[in-house]
Amino acid sequence: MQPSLVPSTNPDPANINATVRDVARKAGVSAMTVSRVINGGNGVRPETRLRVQQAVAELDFVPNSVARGLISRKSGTLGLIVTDIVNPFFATVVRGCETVARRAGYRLLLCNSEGDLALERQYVEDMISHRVEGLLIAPVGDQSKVNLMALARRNFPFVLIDRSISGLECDLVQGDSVAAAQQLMSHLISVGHRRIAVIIEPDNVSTARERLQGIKNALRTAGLKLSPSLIIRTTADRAGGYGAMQQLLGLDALPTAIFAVNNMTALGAMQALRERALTVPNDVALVCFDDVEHLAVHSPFLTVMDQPTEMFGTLAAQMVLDRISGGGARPPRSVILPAQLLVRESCGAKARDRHSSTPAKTAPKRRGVSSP
Amino acid sequence: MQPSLVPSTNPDPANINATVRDVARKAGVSAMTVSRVINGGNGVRPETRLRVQQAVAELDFVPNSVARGLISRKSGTLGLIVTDIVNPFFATVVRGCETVARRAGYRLLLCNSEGDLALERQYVEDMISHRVEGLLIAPVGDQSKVNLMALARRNFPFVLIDRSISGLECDLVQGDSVAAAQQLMSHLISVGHRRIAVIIEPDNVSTARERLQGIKNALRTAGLKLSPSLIIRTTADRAGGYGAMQQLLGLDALPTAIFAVNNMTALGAMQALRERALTVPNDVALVCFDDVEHLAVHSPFLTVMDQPTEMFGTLAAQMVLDRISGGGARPPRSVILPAQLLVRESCGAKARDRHSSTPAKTAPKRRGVSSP
DNA sequence: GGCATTCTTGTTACCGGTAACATTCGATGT
DNA sequence: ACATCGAATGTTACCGGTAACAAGAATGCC
Repeated sequence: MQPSLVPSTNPDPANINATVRDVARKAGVSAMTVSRVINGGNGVRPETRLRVQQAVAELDFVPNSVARGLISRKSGTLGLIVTDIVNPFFATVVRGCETVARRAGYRLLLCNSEGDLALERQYVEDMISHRVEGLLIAPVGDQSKVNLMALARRNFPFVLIDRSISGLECDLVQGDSVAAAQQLMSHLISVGHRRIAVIIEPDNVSTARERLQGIKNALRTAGLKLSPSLIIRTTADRAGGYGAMQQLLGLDALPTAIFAVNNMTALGAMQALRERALTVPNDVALVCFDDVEHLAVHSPFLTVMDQPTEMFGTLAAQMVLDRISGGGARPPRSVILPAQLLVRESCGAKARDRHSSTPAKTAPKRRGVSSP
Repeated sequence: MQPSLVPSTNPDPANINATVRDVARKAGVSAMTVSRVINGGNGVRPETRLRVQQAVAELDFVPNSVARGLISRKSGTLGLIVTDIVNPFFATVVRGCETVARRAGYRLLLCNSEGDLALERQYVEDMISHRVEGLLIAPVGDQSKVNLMALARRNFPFVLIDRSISGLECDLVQGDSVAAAQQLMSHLISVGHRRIAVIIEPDNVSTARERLQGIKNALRTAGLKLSPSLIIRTTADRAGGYGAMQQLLGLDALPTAIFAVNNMTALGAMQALRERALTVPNDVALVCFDDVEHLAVHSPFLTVMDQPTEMFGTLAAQMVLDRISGGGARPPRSVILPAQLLVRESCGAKARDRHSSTPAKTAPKRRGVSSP
């Protein structure tokens, strides 16, 4: 590269971001006046303002919001940690958070913890270090408590999404897992199933605990009991569902129905069944939590408990914004969202599908919101 | 609240983040020494280091990386703008970006432009203002050019994902749309289709232009021509596919096959067909770009051109990191990724499904990478 | 005209780190 | 005994904005 003959502190002006002082020099005013202009220009003579604006335009000046944040002690950023962005459930939660955050003038820092505790911890620390103003977390499980204690200790605004954490009182948006699981299980029983297997996470995940509770409630009501050999503990992803189903296929007698803890485990289970050339619901019934919207369109097939997924995100974001502006002293709030039973074909009942016929992106489903 | 009797600058110590100076005071050293300790502690007497570390622990001190960034002029952040995070294609891209960014020590700022140009512009400006070090963008279309000129002008490191922009030379990761569309269309022709409709975006979207080119190539090779009435222009989402299909259903004669520009339009089209009680592929064949992984497990059904989605994200992130470290002077690079034809049932051909039978999350598919 | 008032603009200091340089102190060499 | 050196630590200034206050100019009022 040809070095320029005149000494210059700035060999490539377009590459370097101009500062208020650069603009000030060009406009022949002080940095403070520039600051005033870019913040509305109150108390600046119109003529001066014009000169500054011209300098801003010429230098392509964009104020550094990081520097602003240092003074105001506001980063204008929220952190969001999910366990799997590719899971449509979380992708939808993310969209909900993003929408609300943006509307409130906040950016969203996204982390994908992949269900890894160490990664989660690292992300939490990084978020603190980056001074996000609030944190939205779909935690890995009860073990996440140690990761979050740092937040609780410093009174840091954060909201849990989907899963609560045993022994940690904090803001929370979750589904009504007990009631929903009970309803879904009751449905299986009502269409005649008696030998029902459950694919579910270990008990250190709150949704697993609660759904299992709901399942047991339904069984007890029907005078049935859950055989321990029919509870398969696994991770709530496709591989987990696949492995669990293989385990079930090794049993002497196949259960007549499978209750999968979420959409991904159901897909994994289905995959295992397909490989054995078994079909749902002819050979075995299959139900789960969480609708996979795209899948439902393709072929309204899986009977599911559909949760108001996007609302998990929007409400959580609103709660954390509330907490940020309202000071951290108020008691924790938790929002419990109801789920909706969508009876389709996979349960072996006659399909009474009532899916909406409009393809609207955000087809509103009528639901209530309870806030105890 | 009870005001404390002793004057204090800090009524709730746990709530306020400690600074190096707070730590310094507590440890009886200077701020600089604290800085040295938290950066490895070279040149600090072990005894002093211990005192500082103790003060750090007692105050729960976490260094402010925003302040650090102000000095180093490095925010440690990449921006990512996608048009729809809920689309599994983009969700997967996001995961790819996130993984690479994190490994390189970068955070990811996520924006969901929803295909809205004005929103996109706002996001780009916000990213500049926030001083992200690089930007990854799946642009809305050619009209995004005005939004991105600000970046190009300042030599800002950015990479386009999936779509190029007419008249803008820059780093780019995209699929080989021409060849892929040609192959997919040829397949439809080879299984006997002659009257084939195309659901596609307007020509201001590069992938639409290129795929249409591929489609025409295939038709020309077969001695066929595309009737203008069979090209439906629409947005590349489910609503678009739904509307387009309804339009096609209004034609005197239904085409024998539909070529949908992506997974979401295909789903919308399928939905419209279902409502008329038409089935795929019996009444009409349907193929598209982009596999919906979850859907493929459920029922390997749609014949698709499967793109190496996650690689779009990982490569783009690597390119932007490269650009950041390598200085902005080098010429633009573009990476063109090949797609893979997955013949399943929706095209009306006999299914020769070769989908992997392992449920591994990241089942590696063998592919090549070309970089012209 | 003299002084209060308002309007416009500038100065200084600071947000929370850290680079660059300065200082202190003990050890070493001759 | 004194210069030299190195290790440990401190001081100052700065990153890019802006709050708080100061200062100068223009206007109003009696």
